[in-house]
Amino acid sequence: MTFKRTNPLALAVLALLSERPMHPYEMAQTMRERHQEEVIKLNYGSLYTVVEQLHRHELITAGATQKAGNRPERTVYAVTEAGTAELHDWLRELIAVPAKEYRRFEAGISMVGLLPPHDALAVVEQREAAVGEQLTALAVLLEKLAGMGLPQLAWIELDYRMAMLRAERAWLAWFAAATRDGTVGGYEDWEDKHR
Amino acid sequence: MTFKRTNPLALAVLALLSERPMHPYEMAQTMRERHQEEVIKLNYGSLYTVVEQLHRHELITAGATQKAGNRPERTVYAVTEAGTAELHDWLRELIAVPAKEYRRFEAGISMVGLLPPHDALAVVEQREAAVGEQLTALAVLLEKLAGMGLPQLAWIELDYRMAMLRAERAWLAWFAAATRDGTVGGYEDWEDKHR
DNA sequence: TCCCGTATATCCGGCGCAGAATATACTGGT
DNA sequence: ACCAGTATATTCTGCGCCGGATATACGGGA
Repeated sequence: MTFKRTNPLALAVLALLSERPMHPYEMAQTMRERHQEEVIKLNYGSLYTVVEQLHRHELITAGATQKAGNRPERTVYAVTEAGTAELHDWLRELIAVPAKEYRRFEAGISMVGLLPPHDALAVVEQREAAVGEQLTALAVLLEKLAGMGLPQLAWIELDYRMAMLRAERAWLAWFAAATRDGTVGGYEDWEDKHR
Repeated sequence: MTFKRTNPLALAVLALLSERPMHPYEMAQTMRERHQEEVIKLNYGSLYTVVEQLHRHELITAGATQKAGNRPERTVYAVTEAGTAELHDWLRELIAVPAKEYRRFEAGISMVGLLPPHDALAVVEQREAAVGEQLTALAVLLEKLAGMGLPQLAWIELDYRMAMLRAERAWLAWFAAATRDGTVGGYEDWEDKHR
């Protein structure tokens, strides 16, 4: 069986190991330091499973377990050639091919007609505010990173996220306005149904 | 234990049953007809598990199993009052609170520096094209739905998705341009590393 | 020196989900 | 009348993931 590209955590592992050999716990530390867990869900349980998977498929090799100091034993892994190839190919796929992702907000908004217009407006406005806060937080972070002399390429995903959040906020603002003054298509029926 | 709002399929079930009682297979049919599976992942295995869960939590009740014609037995479910309350509350939460979602593209683009600039540009352009196609497909669909006399509120989630796709395309175009003429911050190091 | 909280490092049990397989009944063509 | 293919309905089983449990070492205060 060929390796299944399900958990992106495996991608992170390959990327980290292509810098230098590490043991799982160290990977987790490094991911935390670099704020990678912003983008890829980190979870110790999953980490060890994923490492084992990669090992089974010989995308990484396990070095001897060492005991440094007197801490628990730890296994140091290194990436293989096949592993690097997998990393690059997976990356290309992730970027080139838009994957179908089921976003929770889409599910919610698709049923917004089930809520009375007044309630709907309230929750949409709440989200608008929340998204606004995320945007200012992101702006602060970007400021800081740029100030530290990090190149744009190092935080390009935040740039992307910022663009998406801006678009979402704009859409929410439009929808809120259209709900407030009843110009959203189908408003009459909506009002009538909830009376 | 209180009901866990994990699988959005449960949301769809509650919404469908708040129209009229149904058996699981019928729910699936209806979801298909209404193109709800565009927004909420439908899968027979999950459907039956989710229905059972809702039943355990008494958010829906099971009617007697009937045999229509001579087809397999089927159990018809109906929503309870607690179920309707759950539906509305869940909906409000989904809309009001932006959930942390780990998008695959963000994971990919965050590591784009691992690919040589030339490859990176190629895959970004591929995605740009793909997103463009999704946009035209969506535009056609919206045209059709509006032509059928359906109110905007009935396909509001597509409107949202369209806005997001436009923003993504714009960002991709920017990034592709910045990569082509080397104006993305950190381009020199990027070039140097891959030689 | 004793104790407690935190850091290091891994393992494990349970559960939800997905992709089947299963079983029967219609429908249309020859 | 027969067969293949599709529609109707549900069940089953494995596997990945997650949260919490486990075990040990280190550091600092009283």
